[in-house]
Amino acid sequence: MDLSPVRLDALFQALGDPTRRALIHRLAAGPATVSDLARPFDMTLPSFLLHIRKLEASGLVLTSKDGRTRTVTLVPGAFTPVRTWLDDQRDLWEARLDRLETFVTDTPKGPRT
Amino acid sequence: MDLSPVRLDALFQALGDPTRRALIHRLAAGPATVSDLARPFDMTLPSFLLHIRKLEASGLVLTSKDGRTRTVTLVPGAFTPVRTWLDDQRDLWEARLDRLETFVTDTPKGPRT
DNA sequence: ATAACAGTTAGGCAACGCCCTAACTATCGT
DNA sequence: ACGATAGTTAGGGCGTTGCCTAACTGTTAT
Repeated sequence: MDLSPVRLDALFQALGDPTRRALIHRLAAGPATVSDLARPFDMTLPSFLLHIRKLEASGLVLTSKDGRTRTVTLVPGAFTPVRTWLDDQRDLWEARLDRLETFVTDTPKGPRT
Repeated sequence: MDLSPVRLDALFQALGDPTRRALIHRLAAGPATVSDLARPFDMTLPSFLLHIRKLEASGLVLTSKDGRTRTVTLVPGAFTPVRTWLDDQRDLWEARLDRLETFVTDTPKGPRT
């Protein structure tokens, strides 16, 4: 799993936009063409395209063109780096809580060694 | 749990920067002052401050000033909205896979009802 | 062959992001 | 009181983001 800062930057930034999150949400139901995806959004196609491009650049989505239509597909495990990072932070936090707990428990009266 | 787009935007965008992620990582070990936090980074204080402000605005972090020092504290469950959104997407995806599976399994020969 | 269609490129614009320097305020230590 | 310290404000540079319109390419349907 790629946890390089660059990759995480791209992922988090790609997900930091409501249009793109809605797109991801939609794509969970299955692949679709650019125009079909664009229909619900109040936006011109060129603008919309940029969102697709950004999702593609982040690796969340794959696109392929056959004939004159481009089909966009969600990449299944694409946000596991995000999940992994989040889990790491939580683990760190909980490790700290454990340490605090140990401190409190093992120190009946006088702290400071 | 607040899952409003605005909140998620702020969270994802706050996490879409390596400096800020490093900051979160550091803060998991416990609260610290602005200068202490800034020390490892090759950046002027005013620039650094903006990162703190952005984290604060996203709700990931709380700050309080006593005397002339400002202390920054990680907000424990602050990225659960992010987790929740991620989980929702995964659930959606798996629901779809289940549907596909059912289709394949329940359709020995002739598809199309 | 020609019109409609799906997507793309080019160019422009306002807002924002991330960095800087310089100068300032408010506290703390002596 | 005075200098050092911690943080803040003001202002600017420069690239990026997110939107637009207009014009274009390539593909399909009649």
